[in-house]
Amino acid sequence: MERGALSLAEVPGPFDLQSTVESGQSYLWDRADGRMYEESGAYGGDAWYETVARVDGDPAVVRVRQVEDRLEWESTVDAVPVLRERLRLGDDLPAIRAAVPDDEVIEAAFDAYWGMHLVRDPPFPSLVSFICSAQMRVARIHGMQRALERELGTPVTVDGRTYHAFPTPDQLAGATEAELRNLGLGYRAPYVRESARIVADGEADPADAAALPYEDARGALTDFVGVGEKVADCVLLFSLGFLEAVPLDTWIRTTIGEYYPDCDRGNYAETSRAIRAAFGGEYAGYTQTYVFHYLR
DNA sequence: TAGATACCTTATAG
DNA sequence: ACTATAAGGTATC
Repeated sequence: MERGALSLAEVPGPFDLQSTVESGQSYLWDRADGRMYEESGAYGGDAWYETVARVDGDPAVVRVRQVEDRLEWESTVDAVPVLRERLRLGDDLPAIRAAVPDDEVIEAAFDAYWGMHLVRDPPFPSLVSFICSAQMRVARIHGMQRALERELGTPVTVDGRTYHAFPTPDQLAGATEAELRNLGLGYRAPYVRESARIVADGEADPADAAALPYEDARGALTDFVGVGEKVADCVLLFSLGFLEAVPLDTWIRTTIGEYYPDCDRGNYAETSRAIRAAFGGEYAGYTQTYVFHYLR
């Protein structure tokens, strides 16, 4: 594999790989030491994280770890553009923080994980990941994606080790509901299969939502099966670059009830608008992600 | 349109 | 050991 190092001096603000990759935004990275999401003694300061990205349609192994002020990488391709995109290395955290409100909860959340970036996952894997996220814990969502890759994804062998790309829409649509249930997806199995079929047959593509205004984009994504407003917001925020999207999950709803009761408007669309305003408008999704990770 | 209920599976609490 | 509960919700009625 090629090797290289990317200096974090080129990033406008701080960057922390572990909180970026282990904060429940992306389920496409794996930790080489097997200690993903561990509570104690799991400091990932120099742990390797791995994924199989698609570069021009071809699977490419990418490994990365943070050592002091640089990202060391090993890859079958030049990993720099992949890392820049997927880890949103161009985001200016100090500027974003300066642009959002600074109440007590938000301040504490930013302080706790300062350096965490939003991610930009590829749309289809992001869609599948968050369909799987319904009524699931973070570690199990991650495990489901690893199982999907292992059983259905294209294998890539490098240096005697075999990695697996995330399954394509065709590969997922080709699996039976029973197979997907056997991978632990439960009632999400037919949702994943049918949404994959819609993409495989060219009826719709989650990437196309990126061209729409925010609320229209959210509505478009809910046309996929197993995708309601919350899952749609996750894909918009963690894949399609809508930084204003605030997924209203159980944690954020609890936070709203406790700290922002005025924002509870009884329905998703209106509560979403209110909390988006309270969390900083165009960067509200950044605030949400810090608060989610802080309170989780 | 708003509200109630079923839904897979598993880790964790009691 | 064994049961109850809840987990980044959605579809359906």
